Amino acid sequence: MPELPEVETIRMGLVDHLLGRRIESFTVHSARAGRRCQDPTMLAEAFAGRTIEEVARRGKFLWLATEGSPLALVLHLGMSGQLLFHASVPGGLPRHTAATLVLDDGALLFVDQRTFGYVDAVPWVRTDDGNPGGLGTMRPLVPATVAHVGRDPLDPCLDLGAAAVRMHRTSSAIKRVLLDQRYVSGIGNIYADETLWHAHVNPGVPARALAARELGRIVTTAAEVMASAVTAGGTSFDALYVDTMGQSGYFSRELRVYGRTGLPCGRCGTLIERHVIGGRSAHLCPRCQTPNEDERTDGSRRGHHP
DNA sequence: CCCGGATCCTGCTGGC
DNA sequence: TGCCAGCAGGATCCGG
Repeated sequence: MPELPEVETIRMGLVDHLLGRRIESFTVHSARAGRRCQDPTMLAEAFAGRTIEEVARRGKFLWLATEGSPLALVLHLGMSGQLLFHASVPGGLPRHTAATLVLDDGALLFVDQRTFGYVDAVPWVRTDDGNPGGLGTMRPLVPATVAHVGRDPLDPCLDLGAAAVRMHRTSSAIKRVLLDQRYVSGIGNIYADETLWHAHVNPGVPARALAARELGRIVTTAAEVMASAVTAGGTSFDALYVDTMGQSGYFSRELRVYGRTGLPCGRCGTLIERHVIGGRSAHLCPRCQTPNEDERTDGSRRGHHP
């Protein structure tokens, strides 16, 4: 469920609550939450007694760096993961609590209804470019299991031109390519649809049919949409996405196509349609996002004005 | 390697 | 009212 703006909102909350704190204990309650780890019993021992030095992120992948540990504590929230801060360990753990991080001052609960999220202890590898591994870290290191993930649109070290050229070499629909975390990370189903509406691009168009320059502009549009969503605290449809203090975000008010099937497009009034691309819903305005540019009737030109 | 589809879960909604 | 199909903010794995 959470995409980059939601994960970044959560990361900033973690910076407030976790930085400089000492980990008293780390307990993984559900075997499924620790399934990616070679030795899940190690999870409990790897971080106990260590001080949290960094809370970092690349796309939707979060990690903690702790003093003296050769391992990163990697967290992925999957479709429904929440990280909830409590002043102390609650007496009865909430339903679907998958892991508990007890600190010298407070506790962090990982709650995950649909169980696609996970925690893992992962060795570091150096970044290809020698730049910091992601947002929130100064080290040229990234957890090994995150190395295949591309930099995200809010990362100043993203090589936009190189990403665009790589995207141009694929025949998949542009929406699928935006959801593929290897090119540019952090974009999920909501922000893919919103980005393509803002950019006047049909989600079904093959990426190779778009010039690298235009693909670059689409990624820049994604950065603008997601930066705006971070300002709003992310998108909440219900209680499933909340920040570390249990608060909802307000970007759902700004959504132009996602979840708006049958409602008028805010630009031209044409009714929003829902298609299926790559097995996921794709919401679009059939007039503003005509597949063939020559058929466009609203006189608009492609560009970004989120 | 590239690509598309299946798969892992729980819970809610809407139609019959 | 009950039941069941369909759908949901994601990533990975497997066959062709």
